[in-house]
Amino acid sequence: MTETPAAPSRPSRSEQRKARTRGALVSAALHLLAEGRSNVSIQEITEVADVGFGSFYNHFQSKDELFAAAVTQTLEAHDAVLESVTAGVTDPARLFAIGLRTTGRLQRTAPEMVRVILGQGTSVLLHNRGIAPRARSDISAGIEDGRFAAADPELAFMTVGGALLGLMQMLDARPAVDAGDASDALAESLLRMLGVPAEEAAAIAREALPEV
Amino acid sequence: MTETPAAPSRPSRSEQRKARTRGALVSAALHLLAEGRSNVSIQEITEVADVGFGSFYNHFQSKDELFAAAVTQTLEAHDAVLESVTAGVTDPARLFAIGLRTTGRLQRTAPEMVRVILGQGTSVLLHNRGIAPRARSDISAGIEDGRFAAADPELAFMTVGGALLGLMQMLDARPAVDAGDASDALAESLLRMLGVPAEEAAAIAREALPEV
DNA sequence: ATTATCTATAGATCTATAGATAATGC
DNA sequence: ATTATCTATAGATCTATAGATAATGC
Repeated sequence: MTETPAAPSRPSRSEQRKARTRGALVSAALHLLAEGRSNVSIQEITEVADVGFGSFYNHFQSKDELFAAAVTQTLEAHDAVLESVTAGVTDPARLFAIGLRTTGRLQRTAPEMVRVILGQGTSVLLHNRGIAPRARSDISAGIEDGRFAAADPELAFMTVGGALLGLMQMLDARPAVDAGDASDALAESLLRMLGVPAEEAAAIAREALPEV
Repeated sequence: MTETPAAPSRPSRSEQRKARTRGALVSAALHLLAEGRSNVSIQEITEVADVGFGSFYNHFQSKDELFAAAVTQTLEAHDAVLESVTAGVTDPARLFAIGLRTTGRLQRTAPEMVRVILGQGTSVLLHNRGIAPRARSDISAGIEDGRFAAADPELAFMTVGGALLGLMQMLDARPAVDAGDASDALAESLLRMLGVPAEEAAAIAREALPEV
């Protein structure tokens, strides 16, 4: 058997250049999406990206394809944050609380990222990347082992996810609100709604959070 | 003082014709919005509306203006439904439960209307028409008179509103789910989250609903 | 020599308006 | 006579590509 050569340990200069151009396009798309400007021309995108117009077609076949890539990248970045911040945690209630409290705080530390998510509306809850699959499995696990009392895991997940989006929308609209306090308060309320005893919910929602 | 003539009891034929054309444009915009096709050309809109291209500019200056009118009309229609269905009710917990349970069921009776709302994402919660101001004032009133225990009315409203949007998104994605059961279950959960005693929440979430 | 980016442009599409046509008011 | 709609089109904008330029690989 002829082995295909192992992937080079370092990408070639050429590959780096290509990745840089692609990254500039995705980054421009993110800026524009965060401003709610999804009706923009390809020409404007390449101008914002500071990249030649024709380069667009080296990487994407259409605007929709670029925007979809930008959204997916955002959701994957969010997923990576949640993964790092819940590393080693096994209690479903804590997994849920940490994820929600961290995500709420993201509105202050990474507002552009949150605006991209908010721009997608509740349909992000159906996406197979980011917030959705993680929260869904945490809640399902909590129900299965009796930690949560909800009857329908999917209903619990979609409504709790919607509540989180509502929190982020509020924080985005109200810069003066303390994002930590609001996120912790919501975590406590939702834990109780999911059947965690009141005192325990209050305690879990105030535990120290890992750094992002 | 010269009185301006009273508004005619019946709109003239000419006014009716104008309203019909405008209505056809708004209706076309609603169909397209419900399909998520907001990037459509004015030409396609007038074709769907079955109206001459130039007529568009008799009523709207731009696509954005038409789409904004379509969204506002949808939110006002929703508001009218809620108003009729809560007529005579004064208890904030019941106002809230009836509004939420009716809105959830709307996904089955008026799916296009719900898709227009879902397409706006959580930003509908900031709109000054429809779902938002009514739910906000119901929740605030419930907190003020001690029926609800939430600390921050705005946080309670935005997260409960987000949960409702999550419910509608789930119902839209899952045609087999019983919309009544899911809506009632969510109403009960959220009433408990807002501080209504468990047994009372369960009872209120199962009371007979007025016809829409 | 190869690969990616950039510039320039043809052709398609879209917007906004002008002028013609049809309906309504009186 | 007035008002709204419809048709036709000029001009602007946008997309997709071809060919030139620049960077990288060997």
